[in-house]
Amino acid sequence: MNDVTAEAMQGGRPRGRPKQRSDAEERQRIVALACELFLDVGYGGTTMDGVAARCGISKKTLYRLFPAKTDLFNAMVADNRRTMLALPRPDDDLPTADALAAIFRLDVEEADNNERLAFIRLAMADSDRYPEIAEAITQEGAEPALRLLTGWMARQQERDVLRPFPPRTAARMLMDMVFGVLVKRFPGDELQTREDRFAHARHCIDVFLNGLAERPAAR
Amino acid sequence: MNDVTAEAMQGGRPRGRPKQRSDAEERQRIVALACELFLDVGYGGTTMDGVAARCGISKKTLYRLFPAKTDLFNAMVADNRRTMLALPRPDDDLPTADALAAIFRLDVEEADNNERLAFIRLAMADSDRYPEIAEAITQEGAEPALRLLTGWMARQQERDVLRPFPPRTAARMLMDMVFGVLVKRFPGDELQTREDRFAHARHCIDVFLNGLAERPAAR
DNA sequence: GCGTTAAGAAACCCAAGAGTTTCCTAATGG
DNA sequence: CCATTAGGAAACTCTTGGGTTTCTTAACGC
Repeated sequence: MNDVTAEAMQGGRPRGRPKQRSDAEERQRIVALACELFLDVGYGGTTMDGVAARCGISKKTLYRLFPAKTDLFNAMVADNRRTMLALPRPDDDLPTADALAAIFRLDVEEADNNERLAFIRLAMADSDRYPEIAEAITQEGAEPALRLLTGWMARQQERDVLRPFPPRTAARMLMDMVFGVLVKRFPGDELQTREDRFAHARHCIDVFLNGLAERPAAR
Repeated sequence: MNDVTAEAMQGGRPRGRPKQRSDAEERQRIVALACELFLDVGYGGTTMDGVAARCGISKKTLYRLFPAKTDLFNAMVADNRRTMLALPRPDDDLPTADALAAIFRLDVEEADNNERLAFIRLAMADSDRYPEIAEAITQEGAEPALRLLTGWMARQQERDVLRPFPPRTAARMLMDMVFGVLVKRFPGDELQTREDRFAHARHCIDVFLNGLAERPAAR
């Protein structure tokens, strides 16, 4: 509808029945809905029939805008370049524990957070099975996050806040610990509520920082 | 062939062509080969055609011994009740870091270890997708392992080797950290060699113990 | 040889899911 | 009214994989 105006400006509307929404708009809408599906049931569990039904459109229209399922997925990844970790403010002089909590975004809203976690879960679960996807999702999500955290580690060591330790190793450790519990949901797992998981995450940060703390005569 | 003798003892061999191997034997052989496949390509990636081909038998025979794919899988899980973690000797007075290295079995042979890790990887990757499997594998593998480690944590705290800390939380932390890197293989991951991964695991144990160490006036 | 059982090869059935096509019904400009 | 484009509904193709069946051949006891 809105593109009618745009079209009109550049030499009259084309013949025939106008599109209900512009392609760009419709793509956005589809990606958003498909995203929910992907995050909910994974790549393999998401069917194009399901996406079409969810969007209230026919497969024909869907395939016109996204010729293949992978295109849809890639569009979602590109769209969803929200970071797993938050960039720390360069001038941050928070206590280290709070700084890490901020980096891991232990403060975001429930809805936002669920989406982010579902994304991470998807990355962990499906990257083995669909190698086509693995690269995109790993390179867009995990690797930048790891680099971000590695940089932070190195900086804290330079400031003598943390004892010397291979920073990338440390970053990986912490990510495995925190995301391990933020993401997994085993059948009979405790740590069901958001509060449980965040408490666990803070425990992880606590032990981690304590284990890496600069001390006069440690161990 | 070997069961000919057994059969003969209990009232003569049955009519017709004898089986090439006894059912029990053949089942064992199939489970062993199927295991490699499951561990290699996952539950979803393993096809019954593939199993039959690998075993050099026909699907008919395969289905006579295992009426469904899940039966085959369950047989493998039951057969494979090898523990993810090693039971610590109750009188262990190793240094704590070595004790943990032993519990995580950072000393086992390469072949054994690959199998164990493949099993853990399978558990982590497929338990979301195939709920039928999730329970078996989680209940047989992850939960006992977590309990084992939790018990060890509690004991070290009683002995004042570790500072007071929710033991199950601590156990989970450490498992996520260690298995996270032992198990994952991302496309562009470093930590490719066994040595790299074990070095990382020891680093994890180091930081973890340091973070939980009993200290006169910690923090 | 004959009845009987084992077992392979290969065709087959069935369901699911990606992707395509056909047919029909809007909506619009001319 | 008519050409033209959008788009839904649904049938269709094709592939994959779990599971079944048919046909044939091999191996035994009698």
